[in-house]
Amino acid sequence: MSTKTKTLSSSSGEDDGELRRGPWTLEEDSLLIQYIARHGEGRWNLLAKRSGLRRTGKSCRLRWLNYLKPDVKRGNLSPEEQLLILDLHSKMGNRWSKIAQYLPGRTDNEIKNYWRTRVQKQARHLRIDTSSVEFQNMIRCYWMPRLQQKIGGEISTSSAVLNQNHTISQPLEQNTFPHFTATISPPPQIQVQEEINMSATMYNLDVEKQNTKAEYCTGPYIFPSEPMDMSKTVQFPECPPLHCGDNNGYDTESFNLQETVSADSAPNFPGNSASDCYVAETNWLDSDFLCSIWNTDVM
DNA sequence: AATAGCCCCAACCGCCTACAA
DNA sequence: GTTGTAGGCGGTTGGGGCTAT
Repeated sequence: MSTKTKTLSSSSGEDDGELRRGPWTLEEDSLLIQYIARHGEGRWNLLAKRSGLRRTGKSCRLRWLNYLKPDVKRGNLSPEEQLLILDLHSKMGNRWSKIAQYLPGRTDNEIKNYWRTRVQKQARHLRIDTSSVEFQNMIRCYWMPRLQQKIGGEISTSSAVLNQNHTISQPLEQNTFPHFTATISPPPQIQVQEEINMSATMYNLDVEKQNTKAEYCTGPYIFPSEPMDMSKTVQFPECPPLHCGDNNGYDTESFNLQETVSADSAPNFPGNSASDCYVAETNWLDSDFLCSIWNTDVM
């Protein structure tokens, strides 16, 4: 954010003694860092008064936790982190701070922004509610497997996927993510069966490198009650061979359904039943969708 | 090259809860 | 019970950067 830090005082001016707002300057950052180095975190209102910063304690706290704290990680979320967010959100909901505890170096604000700008955007395009079963199933059935695939480094081309029986069996990457197995039949229907078993170690992301908080990823599996059994069958309508542009950045759209899913068809989105993701007769999918699923990167 | 529109994200606000004094 | 503080969350804003035209 350093590129964005410029002096911007409150509308009432710089020297009138009122609290400052807007982007933090390097000088303010330095002041805050020095103060915390001497006195430690906490007592934010006191800190705000004594440090010489004309900021609210809340603003100081946010600036420290979201940006200045040494273990804050910058940059794009990795596929592993994205997958973890999707999975944790499916269990925890909008408990951003709780989710952030399992992503060392990531802040609740960052995760919330990710969710709102990336995930909710997909829901808007689909015209469905992110809390709906339909959307949750889409996450589980398509988005997460795609991330899984990315993590495994076994991204198939659309032609390879669509023109032959293809079984994808992802070996677990040493310590990380759920086992995923997809069996894909050729058109007219593509069948995906996945079995995701959350291993006891799946959340141990970069523990050695990142773990600066005792609660980060060091304890037992956070949802010990049951392994996640998400066996399901997904059936797609026919998808003809397609020419799909490469789309390899994390930040690209995953499901370009904006123009392919009408409001009328939205209610028929897969997973109307909570127990499966079955869709056979509706036409909510089209070539663009499958193209995006199988041939482009997820985010 | 210029412009408009969109996207992303840091930062903010308001409200809430928890907790200690 | 009241008050003050810290922290969490949802929603929003504003500006820089990117992209399409």
